[in-house]
Amino acid sequence: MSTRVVVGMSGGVDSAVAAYLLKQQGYDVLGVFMKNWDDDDNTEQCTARQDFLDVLAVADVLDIEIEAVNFAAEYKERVFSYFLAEYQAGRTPNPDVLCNAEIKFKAFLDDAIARGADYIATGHYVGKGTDGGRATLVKAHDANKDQSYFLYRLSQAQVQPALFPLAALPKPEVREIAQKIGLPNAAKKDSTGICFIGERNFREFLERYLPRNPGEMKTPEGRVIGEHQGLMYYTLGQRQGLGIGGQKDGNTEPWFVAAKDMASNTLVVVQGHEHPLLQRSSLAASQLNWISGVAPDPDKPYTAKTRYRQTDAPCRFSQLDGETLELVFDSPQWAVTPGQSVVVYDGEVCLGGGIIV
RNA sequence: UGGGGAGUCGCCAAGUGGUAAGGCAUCGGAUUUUGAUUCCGACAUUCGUAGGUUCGAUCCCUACCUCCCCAG
Repeated sequence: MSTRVVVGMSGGVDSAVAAYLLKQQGYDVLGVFMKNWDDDDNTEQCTARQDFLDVLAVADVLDIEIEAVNFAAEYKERVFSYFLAEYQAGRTPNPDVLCNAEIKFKAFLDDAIARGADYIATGHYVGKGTDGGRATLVKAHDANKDQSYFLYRLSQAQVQPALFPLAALPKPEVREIAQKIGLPNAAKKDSTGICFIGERNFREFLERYLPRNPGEMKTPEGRVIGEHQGLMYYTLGQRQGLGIGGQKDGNTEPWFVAAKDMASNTLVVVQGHEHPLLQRSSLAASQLNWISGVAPDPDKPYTAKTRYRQTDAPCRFSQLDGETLELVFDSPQWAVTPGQSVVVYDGEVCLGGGIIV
């Protein structure tokens, strides 16, 4: 009886190659396609059908079985409702972080175990290690693609049964493998946008769920400089969509969102990418999660990211307990945004993190 | 109503007789499993309107329209 692995297959190259590698390693591989978003069925926005066809085509080449599951109800209840509530409150949530913790490594994991899986696997660019009997999450070998940021909310129970076959592979090599073994999706474009919802005009999408609520755009000095359509449609550091043209003072720099005043429904905008109000050298976060199950040593230096694809910034804890943390960065960080996640690293190891308040 | 000044892309703004800079905004693309940022590209056959001078005008002249300032 060989070891059974259930692989989450998206229709993309990454999960396809992950499944291939596992099969090569002798595992009994079952591919499962997840469909977690039904709102756009029958519209041109819906790529799920094509993705499923791609999964079937890949499975044909790899000679593996495929099952399809639908966690749309769970997604709405555990991820999307939070997503909307956060935006409504003026914050900028990261739904994919929650999606991993609640869907891919919970609903999907439970389902896989019910199917007799010993492990689950995904096409994430991230690695696994061990530390004194505990599973650790480490950065992918391909630093450019490392996705540990999105997985910082996982627990031991979620990391332990997970396999990440792409940990040591650079993305170009993954495509080469796909090409070499004749996978039909070898050249398929990387997907972006919210996981399962896809790429779309974000403002229009939000408007379907959160009605407009216009108000004033002001400079920090209080000068009204424009009108916004609703604070939830903007995020800190945002430049596009403000519609602020040239000013008579001769300053030609672009404008950025620096703050939101929910009480007065005012969007505070500043001019110039280097404006001091866009820089912060400290932050606080709550809803903490530590992958090892134990909080890190608050006296040691670490690095942290306040958003995906940012280079790790050296920092120190100024405060840390079970509920909240406070970090001080060696140098100021740009557009630190409430609702986004701060993820803490000890070298290559992703320790966990929390949600910026 | 007199006197003065100004009208160049959605917004700022160069050009001032030789055939329309630049920035912001906007749009498109690249990057990206959040949202941003960033990068690349596109973007006035036309210079308030109508005449005139000139080989040729956004730039000179005239009239008109509009706006601003100072006088009332």
